Amino acid sequence: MNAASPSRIEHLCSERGLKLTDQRRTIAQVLSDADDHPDVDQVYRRATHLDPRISIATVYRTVRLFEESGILDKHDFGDGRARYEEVQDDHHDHLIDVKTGSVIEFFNEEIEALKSKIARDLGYELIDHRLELFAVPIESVDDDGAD
Amino acid sequence: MNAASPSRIEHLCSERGLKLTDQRRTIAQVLSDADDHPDVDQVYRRATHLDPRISIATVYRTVRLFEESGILDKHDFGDGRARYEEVQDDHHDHLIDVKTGSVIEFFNEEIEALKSKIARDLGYELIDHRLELFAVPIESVDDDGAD
DNA sequence: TTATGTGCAAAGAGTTTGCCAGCTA
DNA sequence: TAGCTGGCAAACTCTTTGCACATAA
Repeated sequence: MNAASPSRIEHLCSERGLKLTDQRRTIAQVLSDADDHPDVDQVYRRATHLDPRISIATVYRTVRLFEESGILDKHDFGDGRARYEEVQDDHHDHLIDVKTGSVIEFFNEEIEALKSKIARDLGYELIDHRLELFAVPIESVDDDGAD
Repeated sequence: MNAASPSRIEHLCSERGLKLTDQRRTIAQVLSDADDHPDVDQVYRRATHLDPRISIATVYRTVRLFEESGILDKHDFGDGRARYEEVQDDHHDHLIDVKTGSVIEFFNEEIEALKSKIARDLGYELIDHRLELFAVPIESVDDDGAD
């Protein structure tokens, strides 16, 4: 996990010559601290909690900027809004717990290899991919669905 | 009434007791004829081409109805709008040609098995999943990008 | 006939943007 | 200081919905 202090994202910003405003610093902090995949509204709420001087428009502009700068990854888990997470060294896919909405990251070498192979077999060079598993905890399968 | 070519979808509608209006018949026709994954606007344009008496609202309502009736599958290929295709017997995933936007369907048994296994290993029961490969034709990789 | 479907336009959700003041480098 | 940045609200895209009228069964 990240220690406090100048967030890793904040560091990347200056490296890339991005002007570091208070708003960006705060948003960077929020995203560095997040260990989930917050959507814009969640980022906005966490950020304004730290500093009310931030508008939703700035959050949109900033996450887009960060994404274009290769600082953030943007995900679409099918709920109609974008989710963000810090770019990580290791690639991983996502399993979405449809009961709770929580997201579990996983990595599977076999499946990674298969993705490339499938694309190649079809005459394509893989550029990007997306694998999402929607699932429920095994215990709750027997559950009577008293949800 | 175009009893000439009663589309498979049209047949499913009556089976399920859905009222068969001209609009629904036309939309069913469009979707049965489609061998791609049209979005709502494409369905709308193809449908109005056959019968101008159709509004976009009806297309939205109808594809939703069809989807809820298990007649259509709804996809999200990451471009911010829903795409539809007739439900098929065989499950398949999608490879999206990012150069042309065309979509290729494929099936890979190994990857299907792995999906379930991964979920199970994480303590989950797989309900649904989504695998999309974004790729470019191999020839165009060497291409100097004279696009 | 009667429940249901449709068109139209307005409403919604998520996201982007024009404009001008404010702040960073 | 010069130019990028942020706030606000309007605009945009995709989708849904309220209402009055039309229609399938």
